[in-house]
Amino acid sequence: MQENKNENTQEDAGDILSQRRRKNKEMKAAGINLYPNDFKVSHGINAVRQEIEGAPDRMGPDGPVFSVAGRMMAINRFGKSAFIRIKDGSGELIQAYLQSKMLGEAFDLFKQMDVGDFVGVTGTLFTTRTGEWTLDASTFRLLSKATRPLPEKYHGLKDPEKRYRKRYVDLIMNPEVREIFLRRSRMIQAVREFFITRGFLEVETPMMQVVAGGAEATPFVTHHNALGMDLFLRIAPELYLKRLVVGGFDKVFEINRNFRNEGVSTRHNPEFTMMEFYWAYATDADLMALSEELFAHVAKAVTGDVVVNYQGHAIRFDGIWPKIPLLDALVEIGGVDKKLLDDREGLLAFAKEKNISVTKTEKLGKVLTKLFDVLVEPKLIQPTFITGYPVEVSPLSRRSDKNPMLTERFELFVAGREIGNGFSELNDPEDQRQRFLMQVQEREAGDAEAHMMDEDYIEALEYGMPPTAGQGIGMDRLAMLLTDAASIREVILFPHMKPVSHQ
RNA sequence: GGGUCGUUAACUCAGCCGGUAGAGUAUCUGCCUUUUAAGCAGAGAGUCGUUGGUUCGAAUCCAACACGACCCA
Repeated sequence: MQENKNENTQEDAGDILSQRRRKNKEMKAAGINLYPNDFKVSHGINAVRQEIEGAPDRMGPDGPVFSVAGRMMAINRFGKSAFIRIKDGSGELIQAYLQSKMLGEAFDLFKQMDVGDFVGVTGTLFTTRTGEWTLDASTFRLLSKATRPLPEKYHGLKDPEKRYRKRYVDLIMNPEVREIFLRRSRMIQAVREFFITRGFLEVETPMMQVVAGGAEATPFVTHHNALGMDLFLRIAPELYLKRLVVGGFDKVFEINRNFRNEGVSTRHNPEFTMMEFYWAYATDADLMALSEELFAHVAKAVTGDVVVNYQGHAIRFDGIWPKIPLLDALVEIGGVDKKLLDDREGLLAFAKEKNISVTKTEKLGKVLTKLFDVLVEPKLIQPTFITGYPVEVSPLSRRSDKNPMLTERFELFVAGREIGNGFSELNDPEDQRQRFLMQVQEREAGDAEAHMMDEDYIEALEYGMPPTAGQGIGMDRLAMLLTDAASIREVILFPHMKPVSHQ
């Protein structure tokens, strides 16, 4: 008895995938088209819902006929009849009632269908005993056969690894995931709308660059075969966007991918989406004012409110936000002794005491910002501008006329993390050359993230760049805020995953 | 790079003082024309992440590795 069973198991390969493949083969052999494309849809399921809402009294056997198509998400079979639930691209579901006596042969076909198959149903509407609007199917068609089964309907797909690797299954099974990406799309649209309305030109600049500049980060290297040269994937579009300002486009912006060769975490993905804009005849102060408007606009467009709940914090994007000089923030929020601010040795000792890793060779400005990252940044929950960054850490920013050690630069912090960085642009080519040289020195001293010399960019500045202010905003981090996502992977459709070897 | 936790059926999870694997859903067979995680009866399904070690015997103990989650740098 038991031996027989084992033999059967071997032959049958009793797993669902094998069963389905066998069944598909049999249906094809019987002349059934598993992938027809001639079904005509009359209404999206959301449109059916609207029709019902608009005139529920008109619905019934003599009422309008609907042809809907979508994925079968559930089947309740009763022998000679069945209820099915169909979901389409609108994300909405509708129930249909299939009866053997009504459908004849089509009902026999239906008996072979599985949850996950795409189907088309035509019929009028009725309500069930429990009052649910249901299509009374006069025709039933298979539109596309699913060979693999969907995850279980109640618990769905939970395993984060599987959710990211098989995002399409995640999107089928988890409506809240779908909602995140709808919001992200609305967010990008709102940002684009905001800048285009204000006369900014949307542009695309190179992602493959000979010199990767515009940020302090390690680039990815790629190779061009025909040209026989290595190229860098861009770490920022900044230097190209400013070349466009030189070229006469006074207001430009770009929303696109940057690539940084660093670790992955809940806040870092090797490729991420950045928005940068440049605005001639404006200053850092103008940028801050525009940011306040922008964030309120986008928050409203995406969530319907200027107050956004993020990980238990009610974050207010309306109104005017605090602007705190970096040094004041270090003293008032970070608890750094005011007397230490220009005492590099004292700060190094203080950092050591606080267990903050700083290398001995780092310049005062860098030590200050490292202390800031640990002591102040996590405490900035409500939108806050930190202003007055030291020249050493701001190689592309215009010097402050009042204090040449500082720049007209700010960073924007929300929910304890950096979300934007903006400044009046350095347009003095001589000063820019000196700044690059300083960076090159640091690079030679072992800082792999320091800037490389970009002669072509300096040449562009030598043609004259109008006084300009520019800003970058991390779109993924903004999406996290607007979708209450704790990890950046939740707002990136296909976050980077290492390949699995045994599978 | 370091730490903690995880990886068992298609999915969600039990099993982990070592004795050769289990539930629910899904699947298959039979019954069922108003279900809402439908119901009833029966059945099949697993390289227990990978490799090695300890042992008479490993999903279980140990080690290394892979992948992932979270925290730290």
